[in-house]
Amino acid sequence: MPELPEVETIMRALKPFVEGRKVVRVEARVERLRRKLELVGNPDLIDRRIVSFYRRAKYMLAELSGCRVLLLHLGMTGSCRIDACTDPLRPHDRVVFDLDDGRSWRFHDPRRFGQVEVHRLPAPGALPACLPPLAPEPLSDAFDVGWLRQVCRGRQRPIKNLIMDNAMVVGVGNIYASESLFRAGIRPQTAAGKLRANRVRRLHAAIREVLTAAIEFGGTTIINFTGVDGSEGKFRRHLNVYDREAERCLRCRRGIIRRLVMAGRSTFFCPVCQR
DNA sequence: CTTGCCCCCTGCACGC
DNA sequence: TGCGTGCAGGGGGCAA
Repeated sequence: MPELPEVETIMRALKPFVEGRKVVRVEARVERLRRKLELVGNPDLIDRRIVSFYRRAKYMLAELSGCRVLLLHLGMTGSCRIDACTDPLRPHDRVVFDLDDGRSWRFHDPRRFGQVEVHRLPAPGALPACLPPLAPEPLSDAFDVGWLRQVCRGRQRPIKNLIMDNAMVVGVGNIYASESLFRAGIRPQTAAGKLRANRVRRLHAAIREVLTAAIEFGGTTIINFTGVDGSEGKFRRHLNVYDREAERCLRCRRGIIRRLVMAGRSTFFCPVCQR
């Protein structure tokens, strides 16, 4: 569900509501999401000021006073909403954070693949040590063509699987992987190490362009992604190949979009203009 | 080290 | 209407 643009959209919408606030009460409505929830009565969370709220890869991080951090991952079906503490909960609201201004931040996640955890930080402004190895942010200067060339070099795996690997490229999930490769004119099955420098350059540009455009439109709505106020992302109609199996290619007007399964995930491409 | 496979969980669309 | 099947935006653990 949420790839980088969706997480960025949700993070930006939440930020003004949570920065500077304290969580005065937390309620876990299920025992576990992807992992066991250890939030209720946790002194690392309650009554600490949220000093900053930001995104890293597909994680949202609320840094708390005293070198603590609240880490959230939306998994496949996670979303957040700001209500009043007195508003009724909805089905699948899994975690409730009541804030010190009477608002209530609710983590909603039907499939429970999400993550909500509190950790200590080695230093103010640092990232928690529990995060897996993560590539540079794809919209930062650190994610340059040289990085992408280096992670492709010598690797046999299909380029689509590689750009969905968070140690190689972060933020690109199943939708934007297909979209980026379409934009770059590259077949998803191509071995990463076989891409010539020029095609790596095109892919690098395509990833940034696709993610940037999707952020501008507030993310993609496929099934149940909604922003913090319940509105829907507007990027879906801008998708060129994802979920368009058997349709005519919008670019070349000759190919018929094909679907195949790679690493267990649906993959879409135009057999004419992706080589 | 690298890579693919399977699983975690719930809801929905589809075909019979 | 009711049921079975397959599929869904992520990622971690494990085995080859």
